[in-house]
Amino acid sequence: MSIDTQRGDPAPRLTEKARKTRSRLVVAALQLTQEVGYERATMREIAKRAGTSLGNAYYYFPSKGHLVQSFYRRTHEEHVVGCAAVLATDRTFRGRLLGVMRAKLATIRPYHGFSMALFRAAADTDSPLNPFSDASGPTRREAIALFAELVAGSRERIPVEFAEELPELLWLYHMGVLLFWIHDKSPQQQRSLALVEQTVPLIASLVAAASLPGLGAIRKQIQALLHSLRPEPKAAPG
Amino acid sequence: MSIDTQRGDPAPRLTEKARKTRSRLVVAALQLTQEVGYERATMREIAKRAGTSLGNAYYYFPSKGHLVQSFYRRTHEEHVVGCAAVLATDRTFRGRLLGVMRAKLATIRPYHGFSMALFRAAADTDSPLNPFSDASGPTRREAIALFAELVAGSRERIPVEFAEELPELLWLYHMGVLLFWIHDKSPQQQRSLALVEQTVPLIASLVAAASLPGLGAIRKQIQALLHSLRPEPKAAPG
DNA sequence: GTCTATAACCGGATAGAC
DNA sequence: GTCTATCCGGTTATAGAC
Repeated sequence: MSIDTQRGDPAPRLTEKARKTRSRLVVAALQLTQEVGYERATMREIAKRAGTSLGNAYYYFPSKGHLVQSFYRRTHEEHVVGCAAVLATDRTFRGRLLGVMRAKLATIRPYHGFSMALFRAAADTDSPLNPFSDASGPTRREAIALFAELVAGSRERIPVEFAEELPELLWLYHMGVLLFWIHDKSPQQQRSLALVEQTVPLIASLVAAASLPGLGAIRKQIQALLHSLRPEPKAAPG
Repeated sequence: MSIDTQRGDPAPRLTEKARKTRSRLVVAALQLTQEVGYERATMREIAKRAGTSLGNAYYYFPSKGHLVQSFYRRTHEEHVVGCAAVLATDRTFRGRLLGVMRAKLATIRPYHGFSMALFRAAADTDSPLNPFSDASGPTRREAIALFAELVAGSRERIPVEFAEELPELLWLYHMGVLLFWIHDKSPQQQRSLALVEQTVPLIASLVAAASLPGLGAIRKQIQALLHSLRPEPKAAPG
C-alpha cells in the first residue's frame, strides 16, 4: 500500500526520514523532468538522483504521474502570492485580470516541461486530478475564489446576477489559457503571454457589453445554459 | 521505415497482400479497443488477431496511436453520410447546424465507451490521437470542410470575412461538444443532445448578432485574435 | 508497523535476419 | 513484407531492514 499524496495538510503522520525521502523524490522528479522532458525522465533515474531505489519511489507515489503532479497545490499558492500586489492596488477589471493572468503564467513557467503529464492525468474522466471532478472541488473552489476577489475589487458596475457567474466564467477562461499554454511550444511560451495580452482587453469589452440592454437577452441565454450544464445532485438530465 | 498512415487516397501504392494485412490490423485494433479499452488493447494481441506479427504491425503503423487513429477517419466518413440529407434540403443556418450536430452524436454513439479510453491517450500533446496534432491534420481539415459546406449552403447573409472564419469556429464548438460528450454519463448521452439543442439556437443568435454594426468591432477583435493564434510556418510568435 | 531494496513482469518500440 | 529476438521503462511482488 502506498502513501496518499494529495491531502490538505503537509503529510503529518510521516517519519522525519520518510518526509525527507519523499521530498527528495519530488525535487529530483521536477529537476529531471525540466532537464530532459517528461518522457525521458525515467523513474529509475529519478529514484537514483533522490538517492533511493525504484521500488521505494513507488512506495511514496502510486505512479510517475502522481509524483510529477505534486506541484499542483504548490503553484496555486505561489500564484496567490504572485498576484497579491496587483489585486491590492489596481481597481480596474481589465488591470486586475491582466495581473492575475500574467502572474499565473509567470508562476507555472518553470513547469512547462512536465505540464503534459499533469494534463494527461487531468484528462482521465474518473481521475481525482481532473479539475472538473468532485474530488478536486476544494482546489477548484480556491481557484474560483481568487477570481471572485478579482471581480469584487473592481470598480466597474456589473449587474449583480452576472457578477455572481463571472468568477466561474473567468476560471473557465483561465483553464482555456492553460490548455493553450500546455500545447504552446514557442520559446518561453511567448504565444501564451500574447494570448493573454490580447484576450484580456477583449474580455473586458465583452463584460462591459454584456451589461448593455440590447445584449442582456443573449447573456441571459448563456447564463441559463451554464446553469443547465451543472451536474445534477442525482438524476434527470436536461 | 514504415508506411505513411494518413493520406487522402486509400493507400494506392500498396501490394494487394499489404493492403489486406493493413486492413486486418485496423479492424483488429478497433475491435479489441472497443472490447477492452485502449490501454489494455496490446499491440501483441492486435497483431495476433490480425494474423500477423508484432514487428509487422510496426511496419505498417509507426505507433499504437497511429493505428487506432484510423477510427477518426471512419467516423468522419459515417458522419458525412449521416448529415447529407439535411445539408441537401435545409437552407437555414440554424437547421443545418442542428442537423450536422445531431448526426454527429448519432454517429459516435456506439463508440462512447471506447472514446473514454481514447481520451486519456489523446490528451498527450504529441500523441497522434490528439485532434490538434499534426498527425490529425488531414482528418481535421476534412471535418472543417464539412462545416464550410454547412455555412456555404445557408441562405443567411453573413459578412464575407466572417464566413471565412466561421467553419473553424464551428469545428471548435463541435470539439467542445465532443469533450462534453466524452464525460457525459447520462443514459444514451442525453445531456449531450440537450446541450446541442440548447447551444445551436444560441450560436445562430450570436452569428446573427455578429453581423450587426455595433458588434462588428468585437467580432473583428476576435477574428484578429484567431489569426494570431494560428501556428506560424517557422518562427516569430505573435 | 514504517521504510527500503532487489528482482521480475509487462507491453510499447526497434534491429536485423530472411 | 514478415518474422524473431531484444531493448527499454513503467509497474508490481515481495523479502527484508529499521
